[in-house]
Amino acid sequence: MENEHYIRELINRLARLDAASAWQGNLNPAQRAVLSYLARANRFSRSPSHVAEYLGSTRGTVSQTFKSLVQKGYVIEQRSQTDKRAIHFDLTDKGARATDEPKLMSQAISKMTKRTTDGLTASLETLLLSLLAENGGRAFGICNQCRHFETRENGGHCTLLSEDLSSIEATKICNEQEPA
Amino acid sequence: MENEHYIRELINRLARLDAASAWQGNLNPAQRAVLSYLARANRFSRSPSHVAEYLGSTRGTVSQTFKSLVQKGYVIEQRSQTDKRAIHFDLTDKGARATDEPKLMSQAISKMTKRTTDGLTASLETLLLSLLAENGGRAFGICNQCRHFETRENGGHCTLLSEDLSSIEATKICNEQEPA
DNA sequence: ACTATTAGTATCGAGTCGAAACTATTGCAA
DNA sequence: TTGCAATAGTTTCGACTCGATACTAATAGT
Repeated sequence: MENEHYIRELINRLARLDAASAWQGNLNPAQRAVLSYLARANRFSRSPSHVAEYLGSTRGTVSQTFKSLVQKGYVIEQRSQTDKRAIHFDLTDKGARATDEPKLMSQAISKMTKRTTDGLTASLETLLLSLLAENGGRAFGICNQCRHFETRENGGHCTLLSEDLSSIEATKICNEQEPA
Repeated sequence: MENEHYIRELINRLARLDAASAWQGNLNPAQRAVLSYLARANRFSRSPSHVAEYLGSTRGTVSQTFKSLVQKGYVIEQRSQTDKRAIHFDLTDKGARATDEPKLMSQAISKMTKRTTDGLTASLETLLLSLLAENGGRAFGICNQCRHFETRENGGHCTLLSEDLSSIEATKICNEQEPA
């Protein structure tokens, strides 16, 4: 069927038009994508490797991107005590502010009916999962929708990492997430 | 509503994962996007300007991309007789072959139900139109769905450009298209 | 105690990208 | 018809992406 290619074209064109409008200020689309991931990821998932896997990129490329984000003050390095190889990056205030800048596409989406956006969300999620299954990628889903998540009084607990989680943290992306 | 950002994220992530798998062979994602547009556009719409507008890019950038596509033999230059400024590019056989190379995302899409893909197509189209309206972009729709199109015996006719169209050509993208 | 694996970085070359300057046409108006 | 503005395309610049590859340092497994 010809339709597969058409959907693919639509997605790529939409992303391209969005990227064109994402050049504002000091940032390019790739840098913005990293910032936006960082804002949504929990503290176990903010390393170069995780970003690279999430974005379908490589550690080398992402390492470069972090270098310029650090230089420009959007992000700060955080070395791990336990594993001296590991690093993760946190958003600075400037970085956090940059993640909610004007987005033409978000406006366009908000003009659609709830019915349409709900359907769109569901079918895009289906597609994403199917694509990830195809190339062995991980879902990077939300922490509290994970099979290793247990609800606690004020937040939750991860049975995989044996770590307590604040209620905010439980709503973020985790690289270890496996759908419940 | 938070959902707008989520849909935007999904589209960008999907496009990013697709781009990562589009590096195969001699081509990068941007070059592939140009090739793929060329394959779907009619003879009035294959110039650097049109490609740039379609992809949300600039003439300068697209000009660079065409330079390397020509060098690598995917595309040939075609100067216009009537307007000596104008150029358009045609796919070579090699270029045409490159447009239907294995695409992970197309496979993933073909695994979805017809019901889902139909809904997805419709909502992505709605979104695209809404986005284009927002930033004054043109639709680049299909020739025979245009208000300037008239059906003829073997093909059609464009009342805007006063040009006859083969039936194949009438199914292609036109930069002048205005929905009927 | 080795050795394999893992995390991250540096470097290379091709190419993207917006911005801006530039060339060659064509269109329009006085 | 001349004279300038608009249009089509190219070139150059600098920052950066990107995959590939080679590298360093730390940790894990045997």
